[in-house]
Amino acid sequence: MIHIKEVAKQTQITVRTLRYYDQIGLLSAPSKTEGGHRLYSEEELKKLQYIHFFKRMGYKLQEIKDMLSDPEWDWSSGLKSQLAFILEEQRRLRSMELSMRELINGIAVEGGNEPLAVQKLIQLSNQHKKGLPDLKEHQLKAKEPDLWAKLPKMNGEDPDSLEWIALLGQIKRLIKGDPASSKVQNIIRRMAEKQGEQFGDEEQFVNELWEIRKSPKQSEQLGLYPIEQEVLDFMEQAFQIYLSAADSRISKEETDEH
Amino acid sequence: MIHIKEVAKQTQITVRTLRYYDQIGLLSAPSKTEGGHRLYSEEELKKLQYIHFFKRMGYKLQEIKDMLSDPEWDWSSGLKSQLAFILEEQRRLRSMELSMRELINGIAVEGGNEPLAVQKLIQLSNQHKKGLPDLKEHQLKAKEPDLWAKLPKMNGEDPDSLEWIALLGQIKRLIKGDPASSKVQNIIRRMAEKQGEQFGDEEQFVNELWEIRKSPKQSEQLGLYPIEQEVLDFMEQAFQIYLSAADSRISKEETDEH
DNA sequence: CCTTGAAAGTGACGCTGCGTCATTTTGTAT
DNA sequence: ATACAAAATGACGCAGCGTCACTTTCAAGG
Repeated sequence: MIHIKEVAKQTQITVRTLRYYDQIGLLSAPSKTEGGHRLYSEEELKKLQYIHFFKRMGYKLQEIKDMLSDPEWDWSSGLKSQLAFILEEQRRLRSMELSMRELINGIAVEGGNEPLAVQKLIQLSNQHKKGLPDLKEHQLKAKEPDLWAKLPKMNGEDPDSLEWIALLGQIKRLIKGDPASSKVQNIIRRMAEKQGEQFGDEEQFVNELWEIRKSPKQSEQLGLYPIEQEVLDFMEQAFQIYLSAADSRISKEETDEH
Repeated sequence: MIHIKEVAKQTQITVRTLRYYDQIGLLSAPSKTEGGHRLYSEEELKKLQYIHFFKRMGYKLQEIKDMLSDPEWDWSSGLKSQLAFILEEQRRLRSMELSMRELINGIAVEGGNEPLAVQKLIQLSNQHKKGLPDLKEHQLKAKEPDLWAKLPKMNGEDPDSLEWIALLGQIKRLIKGDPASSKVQNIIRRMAEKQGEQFGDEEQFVNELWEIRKSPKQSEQLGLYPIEQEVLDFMEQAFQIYLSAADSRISKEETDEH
């Protein structure tokens, strides 16, 4: 017969908890001293291990009490349903994680305008819930699923997505300035490089995507992170400048070669 | 100005919850009718979206209240620590999942003797916690880490592990019978086949593993699922019979060829 | 203007699993 | 016998509402 503090030491369960288990009839002390001090036996230690194990598995004390007292308890279905519950919780946490990453990246894009980032995210998730039945299977998504999957994701943690996010964030900071400035042009060049690396010769796809981008409604319905119209215009402007500059470099090189 | 029920409808948040948020000062109604009925504006709807979003992210109401009221709130570290918390929770659930699978498979092996399966699992996890510093890096584990990783796992869900578990469970049911019986021999043959498929010519490894298996202490220290001595003996016996039967088949075939 | 039924209000208890006082008894060593 | 550790009981607290129970207010119809 061991007293309560010994049990606590051996099982790492607090004295308070042991008394509570006694109180709710989950694990009662088999005997007491004349003065009323609880005395436990090895039997209780084992039972306590059981209880502790199932509690760590996420069972509620009442459930554990039921399964210990009921010799007809259906282990098979009980364990499986608990496993299903655990898997469901994992999915829930996974989606929480993705939303948090999306928010963190969104704040980076918005250059520290947190409320705006939160607002856009909420807007997106509302959109997502609505189901958008007509455009859900957009031709582009259906036609090129593999390319679509390669698009940078706001909830991603891969280096590619992160750089896109960083580039976009920088553009937004420079929007008041000159689209021909070297800072802007360097960013645009980097974007063009990445686009080339990731989508290569799929120009058709990239063009269509850009068209969608320029329509806020379509972008939203397809779950693309919302970008303000002026930012898009600025980027297009800068891109035109970039292209013509590249052209003139080429013709200059051609001239040089002569 | 909208009534509380309208807000509830639009946001999917119950009236009770809205009143509670008002009570704790998280979201108070900006005005009331003469009679004291709450009236909300669009402003509150937005704020409610915020609150709802962060609650889904696992924040406590008090934390949300703090971050909404404090304009100096540190978004960056706040979001990152919450993300870390979410990741930690995912790890916790993952280990819960593995333990549950281990238990479910253990029950299959023990042929429905649930308390025994639970007991063995608890024993294993206790062992695991102790750290077992001397044998933790057993030579076999260190020498052949890739082979070690291919061993069937009690917490696995792959078909190979499941078949090993099933075979072991059947052996345990037949332990009272004759090791030379066809039922037992068929199981042993299947085990030999699988061993051949999975470990091929690594006889050295398999032999060492079997030696460890025959020592309960070593098995336990290496985290192998405990198998009773008599089961091991029975299996060895049956295996010997299987081998000699195979030998005699071969010599018979040789004889036939002459 | 009055009635009526729906909707809104307040207040209080319940749930989970203990942590944390506060106060009283019991056990044990000197 | 005394003193001090350890045990016991009892009660409140927490988080986030759900769920009565009871009262008051709102808006529409007669």
